[in-house]
Amino acid sequence: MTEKINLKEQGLTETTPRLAVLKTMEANKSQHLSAEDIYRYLLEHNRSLPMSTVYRVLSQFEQAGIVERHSFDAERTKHVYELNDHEHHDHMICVKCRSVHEFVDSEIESRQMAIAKGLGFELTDHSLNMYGICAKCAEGNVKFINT
Amino acid sequence: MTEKINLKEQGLTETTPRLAVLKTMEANKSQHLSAEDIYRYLLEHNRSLPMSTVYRVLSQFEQAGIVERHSFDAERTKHVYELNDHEHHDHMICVKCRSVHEFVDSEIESRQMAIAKGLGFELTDHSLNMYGICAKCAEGNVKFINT
DNA sequence: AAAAGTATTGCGACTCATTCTCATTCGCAT
DNA sequence: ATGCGAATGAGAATGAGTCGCAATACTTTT
Repeated sequence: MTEKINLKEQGLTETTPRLAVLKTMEANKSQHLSAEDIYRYLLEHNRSLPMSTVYRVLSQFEQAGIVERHSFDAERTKHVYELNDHEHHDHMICVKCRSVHEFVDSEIESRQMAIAKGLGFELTDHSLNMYGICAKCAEGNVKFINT
Repeated sequence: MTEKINLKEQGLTETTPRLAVLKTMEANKSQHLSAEDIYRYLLEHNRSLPMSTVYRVLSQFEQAGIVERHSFDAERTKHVYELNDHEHHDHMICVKCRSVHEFVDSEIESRQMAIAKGLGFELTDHSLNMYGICAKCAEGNVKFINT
């Protein structure tokens, strides 16, 4: 479904670092990668890039609309990136295994519009992150843990 | 409505720094303050505390459930704190003037539950931040601006 | 295909919010 | 008052992310 991304079409010349990052993201399409994840992946695949270049490429990609940046982890201050499929979605994050599930709900979307209008806002964007424990983690663990 | 907060009841001894931070938050109840806001407020009110203490007290307060920490600013990595009123609410943030409006919507809340259940998650928490342009900012400015 | 001009990279230095360390000080029970 | 664990102040340390700039790599011109 998702078409191959062509850097040139996005106004970016095809350079080695950019292709390397793009390939990394495509090879891990289902995941949300941090700059460091990408850095390490490239290191392990003999395409090592300096962190600064990883960051630079990622922000170029973000501006070009190739990737989206999120910040799920409430505690930490780390960003993760995913290929932009141009279909808005929200995220449900497992607080144990950090896995991320995406979803869309038109009812929530439309309530948001209504609420924004009611507050006199012109809605430009939103982020809805839900945190919880996924089925897999729930079953594999003790029922009650006091944090 | 909101009862006076008593540090002792929260298991915290009443020390000068803790009282200073608490008073600052109470004096700015309607706002979401960053550690620096608090630091500066105290400086201006002759109750100056080192930043490290401000941070320390804030995280003690957070653990004790006295304040809640949020991170609205998608770009930056700055946290803001508000007194915890123990009533969950979401936030609508003006991307121009950074003002924050709070709201609750039971319909959204219940959809969230349903979605989490559908994904096999046990929902523990969520954050919904909507971004937009508030009425005040919209009228005071040129209609179209290309970012 | 060499020159000239422009875009991109690598690398280290830097920023900035936040956390940590640890010697000193405080608050409270004896 | 005394003792002792808890809390603080001051500054160093951390860690994600950004910046500056000289060295490279592309492009385009000729």
